[in-house]
Amino acid sequence: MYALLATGPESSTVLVELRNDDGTVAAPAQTIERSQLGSAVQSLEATHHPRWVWDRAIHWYPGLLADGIRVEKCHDLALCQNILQYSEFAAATGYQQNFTPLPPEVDPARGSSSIYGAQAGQESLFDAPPSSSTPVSWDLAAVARELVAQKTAIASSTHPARLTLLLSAESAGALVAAEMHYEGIPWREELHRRLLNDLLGPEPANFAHPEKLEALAGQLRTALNAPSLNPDSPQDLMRALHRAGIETKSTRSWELQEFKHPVIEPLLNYRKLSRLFTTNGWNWLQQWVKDGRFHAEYVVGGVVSGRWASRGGGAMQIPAQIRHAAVADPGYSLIVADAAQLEPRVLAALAQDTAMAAAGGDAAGNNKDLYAGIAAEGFDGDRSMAKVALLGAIYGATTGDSGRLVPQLARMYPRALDFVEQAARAGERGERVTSYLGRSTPPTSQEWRDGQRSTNAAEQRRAEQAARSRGRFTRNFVVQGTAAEWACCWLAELRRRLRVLAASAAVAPDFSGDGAAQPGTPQLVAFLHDEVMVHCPDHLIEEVKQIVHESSRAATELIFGKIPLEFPVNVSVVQCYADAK
DNA sequence: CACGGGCGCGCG
DNA sequence: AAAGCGCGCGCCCGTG
Repeated sequence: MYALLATGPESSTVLVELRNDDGTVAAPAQTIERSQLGSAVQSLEATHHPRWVWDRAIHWYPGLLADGIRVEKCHDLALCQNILQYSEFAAATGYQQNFTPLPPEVDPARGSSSIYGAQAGQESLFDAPPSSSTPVSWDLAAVARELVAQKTAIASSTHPARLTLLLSAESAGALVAAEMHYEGIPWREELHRRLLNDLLGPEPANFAHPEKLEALAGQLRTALNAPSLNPDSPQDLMRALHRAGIETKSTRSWELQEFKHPVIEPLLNYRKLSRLFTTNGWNWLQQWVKDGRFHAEYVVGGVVSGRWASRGGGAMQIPAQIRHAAVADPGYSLIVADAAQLEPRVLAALAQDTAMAAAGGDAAGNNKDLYAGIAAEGFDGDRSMAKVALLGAIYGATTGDSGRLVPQLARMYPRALDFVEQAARAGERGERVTSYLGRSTPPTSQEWRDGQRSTNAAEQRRAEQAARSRGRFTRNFVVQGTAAEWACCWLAELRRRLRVLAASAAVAPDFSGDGAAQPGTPQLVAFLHDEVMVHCPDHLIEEVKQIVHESSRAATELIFGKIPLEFPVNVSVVQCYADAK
């Protein structure tokens, strides 16, 4: 059963239409006042548990979540269109020549684009629910048309089952992302403030710099004999360093570390603290943490490879330094799980390299550290060497330690290395490459293709460089993209099982001090490429750990079927995110 | 003064 | 150990 949701003829109304799985109308479109949308969705969810079909989950779901309503499944037309419009699997279906592009997203949290432009998103996160500023959505006819077009494209594609799985996982991702944003990562503001105070000094007034940062800047000016030095200016800094006899080519930390000079230590210290202050300091706290939660904002499919991106708070780049402030509520724990060596394992599966798969565990399901397994086979047991070599192969390293180790790996695992090599060659020729479930690279730009046809020597050199660069991109794309698919399926399976657990009686016996029943359900609160975090009531820890492992096995089988390779996950149960792993 | 590229560095 | 993939963010600085 599908439930199509679209803006009505008047923007204060919404149309809902029920359709059977074969596309026939089950119940004619019903007009609903926006204010009544929540209860209408809830009752349909209870009676029909339909798959909600909407232009974008991000336009509808945050408002429903704010009303306390969650749905089981959806079809996000925009995310699916984004995949189908490039997928090589659907190249011969006619969809890519004929689809109607959806209007661009308007971020509901930020409201209209004019507000976004005018005040740089300040307090944007906590503005009124999106229903008040919902942008132009497709009308019901357009939603119905696009759904049919997409289903037709999938059915007539070269791999209908894979595309179906990919699009359903992507749509589930849209629900998870909205729910994670709604829930937020538990964040102890007072711990964060204490940390800032210890490292930077008291919170500065207005736009001043913290005193410890100013003190370090003073030390730098003295040590370099440069009274007007602005340490934030790379040019300024470079000149001062050269005057002091430090002949560095850049001002990157790892390069500066090589020099012996009294200015280096305070400079690196300044760098570290300056970054903390500007990126994750008091301003960040004020803007992103509310009522003990960091409301991370995720962009599903925001990366070409299908990985998620994040927006605003740097949700996917939380530095280790401030993870001390992410602490579970009393009576709860953080369950932090990450897939072990996800990309190398994905490569072994893609290339069907049984030798590499065997290095990651045996047929009996005894999983090994894949890097250690490879190291034992050919790198004298040196795990870090094996890791550098394998990542180098996936990234296309040609020089340095990594590049030197790749040939050894190629002798050991010719199938795996050949697989990424083929992807690289295809990319260099300007061809598209595709992940296992069917996400393809966008086509090359006109500019790129023109460059490849150039005749003069200097331009040809540039073109070859551009070709090699695209080769590294496509080489990595097939692995990173398939890894993102695995992670998305894992997440979708995890969500489904957590919903079942939450609905079961197991969660009932949890009462707060005042006697009111607290649902106390485990919540997915963060996702970082190959890692998830669940904020979990203590009495459900064992069940959730089990679910995390089951979901990993389910994801692997959904994508690859039965293969002699597992995707083990490491699970830590901690109070504080900084203690994970 | 707004914008965008470059840089440096955080994450995977 | 330090060059090879994908990102976001904040700052500097040149351009229009």
